[in-house]
Amino acid sequence: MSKTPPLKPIAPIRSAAEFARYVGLARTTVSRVLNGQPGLKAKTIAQVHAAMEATGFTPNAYALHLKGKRTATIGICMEDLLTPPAVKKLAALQRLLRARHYASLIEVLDPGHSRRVVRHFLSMRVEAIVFIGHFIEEEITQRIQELTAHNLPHLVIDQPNIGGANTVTLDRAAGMAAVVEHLLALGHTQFGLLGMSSSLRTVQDRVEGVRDTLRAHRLDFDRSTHSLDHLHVRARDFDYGRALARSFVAEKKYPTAFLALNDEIAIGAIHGFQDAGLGVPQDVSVTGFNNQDICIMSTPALTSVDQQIDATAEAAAESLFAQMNPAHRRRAQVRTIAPQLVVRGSTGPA
Amino acid sequence: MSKTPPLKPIAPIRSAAEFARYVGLARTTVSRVLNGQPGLKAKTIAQVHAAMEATGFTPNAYALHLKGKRTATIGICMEDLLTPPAVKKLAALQRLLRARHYASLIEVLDPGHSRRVVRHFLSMRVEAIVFIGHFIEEEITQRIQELTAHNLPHLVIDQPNIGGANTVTLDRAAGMAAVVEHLLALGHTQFGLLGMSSSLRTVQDRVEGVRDTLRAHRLDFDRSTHSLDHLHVRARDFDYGRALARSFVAEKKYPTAFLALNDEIAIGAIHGFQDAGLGVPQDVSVTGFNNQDICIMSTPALTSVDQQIDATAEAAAESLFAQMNPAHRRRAQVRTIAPQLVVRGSTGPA
DNA sequence: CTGAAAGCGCTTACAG
DNA sequence: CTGAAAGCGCTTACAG
Repeated sequence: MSKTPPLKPIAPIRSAAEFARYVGLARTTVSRVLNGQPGLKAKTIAQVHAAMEATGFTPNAYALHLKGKRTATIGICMEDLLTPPAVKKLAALQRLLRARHYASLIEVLDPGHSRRVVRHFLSMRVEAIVFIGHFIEEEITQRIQELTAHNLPHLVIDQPNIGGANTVTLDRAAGMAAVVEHLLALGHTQFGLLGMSSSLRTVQDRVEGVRDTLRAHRLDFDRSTHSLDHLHVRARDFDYGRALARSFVAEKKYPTAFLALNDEIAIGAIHGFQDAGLGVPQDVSVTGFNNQDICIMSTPALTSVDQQIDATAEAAAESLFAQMNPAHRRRAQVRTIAPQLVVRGSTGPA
Repeated sequence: MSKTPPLKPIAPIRSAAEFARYVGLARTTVSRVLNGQPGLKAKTIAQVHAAMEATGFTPNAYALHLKGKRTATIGICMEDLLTPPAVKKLAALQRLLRARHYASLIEVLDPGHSRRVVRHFLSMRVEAIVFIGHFIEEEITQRIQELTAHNLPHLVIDQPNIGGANTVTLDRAAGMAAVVEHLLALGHTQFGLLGMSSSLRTVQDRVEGVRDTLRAHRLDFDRSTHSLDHLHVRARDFDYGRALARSFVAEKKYPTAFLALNDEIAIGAIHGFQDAGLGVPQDVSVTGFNNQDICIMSTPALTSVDQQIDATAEAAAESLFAQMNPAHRRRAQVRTIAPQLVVRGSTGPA
């Protein structure tokens, strides 16, 4: 029906043989052009490139890699894609990998399915596997053992103490130490802990940071800290923080400083205290963790601990590149990132 | 040196031939077990599975797909991984794809490099390509033409009016119409527009929504709306909103209601007005767009427009599955998602 | 169940 | 520059 002949072939060219026939050259010659090999006439090269433009022919990566070309693919296993700091790490790392021409195969791991995810990565012959987030410790430990047995580079970001694993982790204890030092300097001696009663290692590390800092100042952890976490169910963090704050205010006596597990809980707590008529930081100080964008959006702005995500991603990329360099294979490396306290309006004198 | 022999072979098994030798069966038999074909003894099947567990052997996906097995991979091209609503759409879509056993190959597109990204997807023989975010219109239009020529399913999420493209887009005009209706009902007649002077289509659509709604109420757009966008450079949205609010307050007369491009600008504006001693919503009302989690964190909480991300992802997945079903191939489909106004404390009577 | 063979789409010597 | 050949790791008839 159409009277204008299509400029491009209707059926796309699917193989190098077909493509070579289209260009009018030998398969071998086309292949040499595609791979930038020397000793070819400029005219031949131009001819092939023009034909690629015209037809949109793309060599089949599956055939290429079967022939031995590297896949240049990194498998990245995420706990989820809904936790902003984790996604930021993913974004930063992916940028660095992309700059080195690595593609990223990203999968979200449903708990208990690490085996399936890793098998998929292995079948795709990825050159390394990265885990970002918190996973079941046993599960991940076993996966790492398998990867080590396969001699496949790996990296665990944000989950400390996986035996035998290469890890990059924020020094959460140091982050909490900075928070406590800051509050002690402001004259606070009684601390409310918001959402810190989890048995997760990343939470326990932080509690230890609090404990050690208090001890260094000759303060007893049990007498100086208070938690009402058991009174509420943690559903949405903001609501949890708000409810915890209200419960503290309902007590006869409550601490003057509150350390939250994360920024969302902290901002919820600020709202909870303000609802009850308390001033932040006049009556109580509140601190968060992660230093997300939301910290500047609350009133007052939230004092928080920055995760140094760029530094984390750079350490991660460096570890991966080192592991993928065959000359550099060594034993498991544990890298620690130093967090940074960012003081804002939510903390003040006791 | 080591006295305990390793339980697993030190060199991982890399090919089915090697694996078959290890199990002590013919390659053909192993292949049939792996592909769940009938007519095999239970003992043989168990033997092969045990050996897979023991060795961690994974068939090479590149060989499988060369033999004709589907790649079951979808290419997803993101504008970036730093815009929360875009990442939420990615997360929701990826969940739906994963439920259907599709893997996602995610790439971030640096402006001007769409050709490279699409070529990579094509070489990986993805079964469909999805674009999420805002891209250069000409560039994306051309890519879509190429994909259509290749008969490859595609979908553009969030970028309307790409000729010939299958799209799923939020009805941004309807979102703004709902905002304006809400404010008109509260008695507002003068509106400040915050960050809406962009020439991007997604912004223009929204301005049109405002214009049409005002017209329906016999109000003139130019006399009823005001913008000071030109006074400031848009760097960080929160700061931009705050600066815009301050500039409005500095004028002799300013509107009673402010419509922001997004939640960050809106919350910045709330801070700006409060800095100047104005009450929100007593003196001025402020609205956002996107209904992000931050909306409940500001004081007052922010009235905003919800993007209905789950509905968007479902429409997207449905479109992709329909396109990938060979029986259902049709002409380009444009799907529209209806947004929903969420009223909170930042808007009140004029 | 086995074993030899063909073939998926490529690349890479090799002889012309 | 060409053309025939081997081979990457698989699957799938096919004859035993």
